[in-house]
Amino acid sequence: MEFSVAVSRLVGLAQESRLAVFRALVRAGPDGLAAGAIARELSIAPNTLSAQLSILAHAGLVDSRRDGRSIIYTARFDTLGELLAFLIDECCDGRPEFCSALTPFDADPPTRRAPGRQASPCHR
Amino acid sequence: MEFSVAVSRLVGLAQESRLAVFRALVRAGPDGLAAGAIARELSIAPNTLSAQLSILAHAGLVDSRRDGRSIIYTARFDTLGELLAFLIDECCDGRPEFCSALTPFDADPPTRRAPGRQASPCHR
DNA sequence: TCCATATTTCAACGATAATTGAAATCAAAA
DNA sequence: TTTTGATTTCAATTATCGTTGAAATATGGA
Repeated sequence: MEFSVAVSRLVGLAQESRLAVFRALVRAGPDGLAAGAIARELSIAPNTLSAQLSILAHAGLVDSRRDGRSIIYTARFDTLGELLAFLIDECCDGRPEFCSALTPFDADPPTRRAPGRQASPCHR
Repeated sequence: MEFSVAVSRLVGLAQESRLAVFRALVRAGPDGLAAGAIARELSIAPNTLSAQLSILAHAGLVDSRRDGRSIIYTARFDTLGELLAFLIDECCDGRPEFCSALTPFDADPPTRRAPGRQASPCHR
């Protein structure tokens, strides 16, 4: 992924309400959520939310489709995955000995609600 | 990881020069780089860089130590790992069917310089 | 058609962030 | 101790960001 694209995706997530919006969309899954539903759930003014959603959309982090009067937003898992891959690359590249620090996926059990994935170091 | 901590870490990385600084530090490994060396390498004014480094440090993304007249900065792999774990949690939680989209670690070979890790879906 | 609902657009405002030049601090060398 | 080099701090400026109220657009129902 291009450096500047990574920056804009990070910018997309680097704000309290936008990260909350994205998280809500991730939790909602492929059905997504209508803009109004998000606004109510997170207590954000509709026009403010619209601006944030537009930033998320331009960052490629969400998609939208119209359904009747509503506009349904969904999280884009593929681009989040690309961003994660970029960040992992940044760390692992040429430095195998530190990759272990990048896989603490079972190090913080309370916040992990899913039956953990096994540690998967970038190199052995 | 706490939500607000995740936001501040993302803010730390969500800026052109800060992401470049962090990347340079990651590549430099545990030896780190002196502030001046970073400034020269990235053509950033020393005082501007100092402000950015201070933001990265407060975000917990870099450490610093004095060595003679220089101040050596190093990337913190542990906190980056925590941030990645947080983002992965956000996506995988309760939605196993989309986790595969989060592990395109061998999907973009040109940008991966290390002998790829195997795909490791959050759930099977 | 007229009305109500859902969302976006626009302009303006206040807040926050990034950059700059000058001065200050700190450590090493002369 | 004076000087040089490395980095930070400070105050000021500019740019960018987030929010708001009002108006505009689009859709579906009466």
